[in-house]
Amino acid sequence: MLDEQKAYLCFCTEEDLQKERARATAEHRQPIYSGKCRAIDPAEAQRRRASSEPCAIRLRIPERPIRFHDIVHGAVEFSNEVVSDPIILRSSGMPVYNYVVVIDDALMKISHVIRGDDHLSNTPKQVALYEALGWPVPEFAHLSTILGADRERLSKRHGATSIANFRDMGVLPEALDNYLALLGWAPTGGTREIFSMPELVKEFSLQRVTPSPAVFDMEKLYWLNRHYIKESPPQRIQKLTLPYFLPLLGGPLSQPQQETEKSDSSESPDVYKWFASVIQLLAPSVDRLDQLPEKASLIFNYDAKAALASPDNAEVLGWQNTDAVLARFTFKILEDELAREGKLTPEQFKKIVNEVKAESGAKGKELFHPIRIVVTGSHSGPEFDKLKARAK
RNA sequence: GGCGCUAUCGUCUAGGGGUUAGGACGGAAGAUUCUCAAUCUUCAAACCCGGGUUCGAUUCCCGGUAGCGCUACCA
Repeated sequence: MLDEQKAYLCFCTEEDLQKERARATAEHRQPIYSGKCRAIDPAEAQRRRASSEPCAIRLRIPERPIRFHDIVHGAVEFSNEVVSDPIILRSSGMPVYNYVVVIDDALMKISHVIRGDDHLSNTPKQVALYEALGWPVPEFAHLSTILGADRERLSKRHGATSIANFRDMGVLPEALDNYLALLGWAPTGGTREIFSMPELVKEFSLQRVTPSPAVFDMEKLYWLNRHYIKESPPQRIQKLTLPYFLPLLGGPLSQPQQETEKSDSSESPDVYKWFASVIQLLAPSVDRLDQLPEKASLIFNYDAKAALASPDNAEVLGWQNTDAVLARFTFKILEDELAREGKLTPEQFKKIVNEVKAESGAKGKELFHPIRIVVTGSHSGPEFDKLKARAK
């Protein structure tokens, strides 16, 4: 490129350039390189280099607008007035990253360069390099920036930003894929939202990607995640969930108060089956898999005193019928044969509840909230039928 | 400062010279199940501003404003 005058040696020092830039800014001009060394006679330049005067190599940006095509943005044009002659080889002899990638991409015959639109502004320099080298310019697609809820560029302080973060939170890959596809893209018609990977491969097109920046919406991601959790075979969810429970083993589970479960599990030939049923029961109600241990706490950790003292439950406990309901309920449970032997069946439980209902006159929330508090420690949760009956 | 990109409900978006401006998330209300969740139904919610062009602009053009980005012998 030096021989063809497509590049030239630049002897400007760092200070020169800095001063130049400062002046340009002060005078409200575009702070680009003046092109001072462009005019140096090539033979003269070679002599100076031979005499070991430090120099860098600059690409000569042509004296005409630089145009290129972008799949997302359409025709893009930059005036050469605003594009500096970029240094491609530093005085240290080290090439500059931004131009090395061009060589690399060209050598690998990259057909499409798809990247964030923060690269849009240096694209003209790269295009100029392709042209100087006489290589075909690839297709570009500059995707819009993803912003946080505060409309600032997504960063660590917005929470999860890497794929690994999302995986660790228990966001299924297909949910993330689906969500990301929907950020900045919509199918023709714009009404379909659920897309599997194969469907995306078929439907997705860069041409339909919006150029405008998009705010990342966790809630919508969770919606998709809930969808895919429900769609998944239970075994898969169980397997994926297991790691979230591991830190808990040796914790609450081994506490003395967990006697029931402990003996239960050691007696049972397959603890796993029991665990699986718990997961299957709770999985449909979480946004992410890492929330499952907390959801499961009503089964693993039960503390009646804490439940009665909890502010969350205070309102329910203050209701008019609550005392009547609880008095009858506890009485009946304590009297019940099956319950005493720890063999309470859903049918029997239901029968007891119905009796309480009839005797206390309470129904709906008034009936079930108090009972739930006593039984599970919380006034809401999965259906009783599906809960393993617990006698106390 | 210069240059660039962008601009439809709170959010993601469809649409496009004349539309009741469509869908989804979230929100609200209702139905329903023993509660919550789920589900179903309903509702509220938007074309940034100003000029043009036009019989008619949310749509096309220009300007403004705002947000973001790029302005290195960084990667």
